[in-house]
Amino acid sequence: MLPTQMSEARAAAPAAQSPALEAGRQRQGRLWSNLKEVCDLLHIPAAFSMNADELLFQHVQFKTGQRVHTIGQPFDTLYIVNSGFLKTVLIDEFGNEQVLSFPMKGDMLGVDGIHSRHYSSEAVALSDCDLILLPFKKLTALGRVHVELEHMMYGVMSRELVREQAMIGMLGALSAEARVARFLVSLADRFAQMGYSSKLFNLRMTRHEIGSYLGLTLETVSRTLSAFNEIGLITVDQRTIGIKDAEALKTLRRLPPSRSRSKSPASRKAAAEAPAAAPPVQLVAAV
Amino acid sequence: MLPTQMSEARAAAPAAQSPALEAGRQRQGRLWSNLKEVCDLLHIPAAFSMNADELLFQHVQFKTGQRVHTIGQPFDTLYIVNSGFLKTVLIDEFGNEQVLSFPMKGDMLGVDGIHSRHYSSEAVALSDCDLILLPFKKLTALGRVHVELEHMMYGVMSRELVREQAMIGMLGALSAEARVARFLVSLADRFAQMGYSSKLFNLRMTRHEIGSYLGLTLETVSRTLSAFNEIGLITVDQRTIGIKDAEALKTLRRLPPSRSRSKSPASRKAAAEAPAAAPPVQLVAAV
DNA sequence: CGTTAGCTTGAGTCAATTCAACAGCTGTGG
DNA sequence: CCACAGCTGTTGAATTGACTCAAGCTAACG
Repeated sequence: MLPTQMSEARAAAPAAQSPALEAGRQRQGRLWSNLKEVCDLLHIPAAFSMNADELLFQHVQFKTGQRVHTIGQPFDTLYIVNSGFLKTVLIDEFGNEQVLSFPMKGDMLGVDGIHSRHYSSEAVALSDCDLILLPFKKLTALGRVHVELEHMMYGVMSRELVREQAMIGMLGALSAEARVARFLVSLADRFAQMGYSSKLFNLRMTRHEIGSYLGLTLETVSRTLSAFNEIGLITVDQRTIGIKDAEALKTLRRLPPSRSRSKSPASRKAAAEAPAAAPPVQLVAAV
Repeated sequence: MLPTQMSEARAAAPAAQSPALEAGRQRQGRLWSNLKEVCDLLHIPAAFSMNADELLFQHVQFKTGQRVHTIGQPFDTLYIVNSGFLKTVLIDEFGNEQVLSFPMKGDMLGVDGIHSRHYSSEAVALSDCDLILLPFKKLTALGRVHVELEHMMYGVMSRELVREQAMIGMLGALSAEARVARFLVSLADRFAQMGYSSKLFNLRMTRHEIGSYLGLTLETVSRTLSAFNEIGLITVDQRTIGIKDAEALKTLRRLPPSRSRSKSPASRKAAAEAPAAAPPVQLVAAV
């Protein structure tokens, strides 16, 4: 169904490639993480005055294509991605998937299930994954004892909300090119954050999934990537993307969206193109 | 700047019309609500074993056009809408507004500020409003004592997240007509939930704001409403909307989105139109 | 009573989609 | 081992939904 993990072995393919997980230890033949490791993963500054290894959280592994949770399934646990790549999707009345996010290391899954006590989305592994289980009841109970944990929860949920707001803003206001450009930039940022190269990486998802995520068709995504390639903003070879001009990608926009304050009609065409002030094709030592 | 409150006096105009607030009492010349009332507003079943009036939350009033909070402003309090209508917006680098939501009675504001400790959106009153202040620190402290309160917080944040996910799905997958149709239906539902007529109501926002919210131009919104009016799905008179065929609005969709599983190419055109199985214009006793 | 903001409607345009053909790669099975 | 089936990705051509531009109308306000 999904591509094999062959691509994992390719150059510059980050994550999920090594069975040596950064966080986690063996116990009873399984991997467990303590609170400190969980907080580190979430980028939450945790000033813990507690015995770290007192409470441990279990890991679970999922293979490519496996579902972590499905829509309507009773909610009882949150997940944190320790390694690997996933997608979360909504499924409409015709069975069409709408991709909501591409969770990776440090992201939390399952928050949408808290309210109705049932997951409202589906999470699918795009590569082999290692997730940390956070039983929700246990978590809230702990939150009452460890204030930092509670703050972590609020912080993560709020962060997720802000992320989705930005997504709504993007879908509502940006052109196809701008969406694809920002998608690439945000992916690059994520990779950088995880310690991988932000200049050369492999996409974990199909054009179809990217299109669904960005509210575009796969053809438009493909064409846009090709166009960026021709302009020299990126290099494309199947799922291997090289970022050549991150600045241009970041600032790429729609032609001034309608009733903008800019009175000059002449500035339009100019603003539509990438502000390639510097020579377009500037090779960057990748990997 | 914004329309006057004249429209409030019109027929079937809900909320903000009466100074008699359902929740709240006078104390020191101001309105306050207890925890029970707050929970009721949020539709959170609160089985409280506590002295209700022990902890009170202060109300604040905002006039039409006033800002509740602005982008970048330090975060310290959440708000619950007790009455009135608002919009929350993102503002891009050119000053263009992107509407994110239209909060009304029972909705919570400010959650996006928790993560970065600064509000990431701006909330503007579209009518005179009465909001309940929830100082965040106080709230989390209380949450540790009253478990229900903590659950309320998680529940509300999760609910908000699910709502935004649905929004993303809508923006990513639906046609202009379908978006407008669902917008009307969701408004009607909200009004019904608040005890107002779901068959006849006044929009609180301009076409421009609706367009921004739905990722469309104001012209498209206007045209679509006119079209629905002609088909007999609704009646339109400026901001007064009458819902005539809620079912048709609910099921109105885009022509099967591309690679859908449906093999039959013949079914396309049919599905594009509203499934008006029943005679199209079916008058409903309104108000 | 003129001004302004909001709404409607028309005409033309264009960005993104739909439809279609083809190429590359993988896994399968004869 | 090679042919074949399926998925993925690319590219072209034609179509169209939504946008832009523009004009005019209404209601509210100073």
